Amino acid sequence: MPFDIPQDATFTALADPTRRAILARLAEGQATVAELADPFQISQPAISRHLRVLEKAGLISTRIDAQRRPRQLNPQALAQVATWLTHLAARYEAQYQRLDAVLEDLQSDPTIPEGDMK
Amino acid sequence: MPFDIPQDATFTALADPTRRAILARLAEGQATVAELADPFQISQPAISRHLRVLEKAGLISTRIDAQRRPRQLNPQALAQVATWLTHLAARYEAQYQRLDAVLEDLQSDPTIPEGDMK
DNA sequence: ACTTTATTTAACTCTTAAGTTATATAACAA
DNA sequence: TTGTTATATAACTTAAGAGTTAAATAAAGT
Repeated sequence: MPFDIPQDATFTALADPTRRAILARLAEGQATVAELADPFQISQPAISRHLRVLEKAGLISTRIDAQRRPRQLNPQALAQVATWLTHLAARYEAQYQRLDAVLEDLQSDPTIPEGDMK
Repeated sequence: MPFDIPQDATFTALADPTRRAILARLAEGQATVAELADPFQISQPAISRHLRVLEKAGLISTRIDAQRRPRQLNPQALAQVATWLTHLAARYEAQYQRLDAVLEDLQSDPTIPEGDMK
């Protein structure tokens, strides 16, 4: 079962909260740069740059409508990332089922509760 | 159908290729800091910092085994991110099915092929 | 007690990335 | 052609983050 490992640029693109908000907006339907910039306090040029990052990452694509450049989501790119993450989790689960892994666990102390490590 | 929006820290953690490689390694089973540092050229303290980032993001957790601090994957955190991405893609698909969205598409020019935009 | 092993923390450097404003480009409208 | 709308690019500033080495902490081994 081979699956694609997402590009570095894709994860980089997802790391910014403004860009994630843009993706969430585009999930509701295509939108122009002005429409995308509207909900944010940052300048329009800043949004344009975010869009460039998202497009290079393959997460969105651009159409031409006169002077407008409406953007739309590329759902396959999102799905590809989701698949990679899911496979990692599944791989972990598979290992965790193994008897020797369980025994290894019993040998040592329990997990440190969150926040107990300084 | 409510679903959790992953923390900003989680996406930030996933943005670094070394940290993703660490996650991939941990999907094969728990590992100590030294073991995790081994495949990389960077220093062990750098790995420790990556691990701190991953733990704050909820992606891994730490056990105590004498002087060792074996790390293990938190598959739920990965699954949560996957779910968020999948929901975005699904939401897009749902919008895309709508008739008016399709008509809107027909009104304007086709998508710019990748690489044609400077 | 002293040494070794495992890991973390601190202090620092350097690069990258996100924001800004000002200017350029491009299509349309009068 | 001149102006207006929509978006992109350039030049610049600032802050965050990833790396380094050196020193601190902590548990075991001798």
